Amino acid sequence: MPTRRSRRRADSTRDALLAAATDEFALHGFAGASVDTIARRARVNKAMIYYHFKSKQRLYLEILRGIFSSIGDRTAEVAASSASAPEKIAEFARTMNREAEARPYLPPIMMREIAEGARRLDAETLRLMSRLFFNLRAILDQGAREGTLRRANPLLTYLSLISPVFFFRASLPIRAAMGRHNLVEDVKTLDSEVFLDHLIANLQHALAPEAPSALPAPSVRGSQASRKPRSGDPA
Amino acid sequence: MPTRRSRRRADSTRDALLAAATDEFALHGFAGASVDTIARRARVNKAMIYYHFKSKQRLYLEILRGIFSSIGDRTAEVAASSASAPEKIAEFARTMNREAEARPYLPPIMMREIAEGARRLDAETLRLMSRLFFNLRAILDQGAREGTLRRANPLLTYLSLISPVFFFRASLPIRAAMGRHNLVEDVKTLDSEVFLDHLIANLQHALAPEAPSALPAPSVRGSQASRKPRSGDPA
DNA sequence: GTCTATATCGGGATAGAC
DNA sequence: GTCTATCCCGATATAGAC
Repeated sequence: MPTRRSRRRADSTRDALLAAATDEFALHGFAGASVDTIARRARVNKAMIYYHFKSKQRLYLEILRGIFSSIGDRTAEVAASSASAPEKIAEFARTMNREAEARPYLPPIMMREIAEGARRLDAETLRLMSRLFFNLRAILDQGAREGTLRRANPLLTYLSLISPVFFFRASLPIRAAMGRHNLVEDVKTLDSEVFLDHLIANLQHALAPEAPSALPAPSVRGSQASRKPRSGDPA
Repeated sequence: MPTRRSRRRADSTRDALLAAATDEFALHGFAGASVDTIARRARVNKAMIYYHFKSKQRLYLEILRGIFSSIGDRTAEVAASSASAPEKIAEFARTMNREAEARPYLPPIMMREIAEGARRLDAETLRLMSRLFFNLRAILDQGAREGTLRRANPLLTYLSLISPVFFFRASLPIRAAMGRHNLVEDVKTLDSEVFLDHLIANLQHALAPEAPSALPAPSVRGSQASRKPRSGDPA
């Protein structure tokens, strides 16, 4: 058992390593990040990485667990609140957006991890990630019970919610680069709030209960006859 | 100038390298892919990579250019067709989905490149990528002129369209992994067609002109099977 | 817990024969 | 155009003194 003083020292270098590693992994991905650079950024000796985390891989997993554990908690709070289901949907989206905004490293890490196809995730980390989905599904279930939300495929809804949020944020640098090359002139015209508002509006509409009369019944048409319900229905 | 025979040989190894490299880059990312492995997969000597492409980096850019040049062309065809703007929106989404489906390497590469923030893209590649956006914007402009689409932020619309498509496909492996761990039981319940139909419906609704009454009703042209009308549609 | 020094390996890349 | 052999560096990781 470490002494109080040494434990504190350890914690601080450990934390410094975690912070530096998070940034490096977000910047270059797991393979692209180097432990030398991480140690240098943390102003800590490289050997400390192996003392505290055993390997680059475990360091990475530790970071992922921390991230998704935290986001899982916040979205669980949203799901457990006393709000109505539609309001929770909006709050879920706002929470994701807030997390992504407060943690610039999150969107790129998320994008890369999805691209990686979970190849280096362990069961525990996967479980933590899946909590996000379950929290949203709980909201959808509540909405179905209350009659405040139409029954929709949870996975479809989940993807419709989180993909724009992460994509919007993660693509900021590439859009900025296009701006610098005079390709996309209006990079700045879209701010986070506008984006989020539209996203929420779209979601809430898509999930609005099938009001028999009220809706102006948007656009798309075709022969209703051939329509058979499918697993993914509405969304 | 190479002889006919040698040129053919060269092309075939060149193509083999491109194909192998594409898969490797999609699988492991730029940093994670190894030129040794690429050469082995292509059943070609490693030195050929440097003979044909000068460097790993240039090989990668060559691949990206090919991909986005092609997709840029296809979306340009959509934009230039004689259809109505709302139809073109749907066709744009279907085209993206089709490309992503026909090229499994595309979604992960796209995800990673966005995460990378364009740090290793050159101007030409960025230009090719930006064509996608311009093609969609042209459709929105047409819709505004025709009065068939509400004026919407082009970037917002673009992100709302492509992010779910790429996210949906790229996340297939990670969702499958969650399924294997008994975390998400209904991974298979959401198929590509359902997803795409809902996405299109949501887009068209979000872009429907504010005029409450008589719209030309963006009937989505049906290559019969493709269009499945849905209940309330919106979103 | 922290440091220095080092082992060990694989990476991208090149020279030069054919 | 293709192959062999090799350079050289940076990577992760460890041993062992303090």
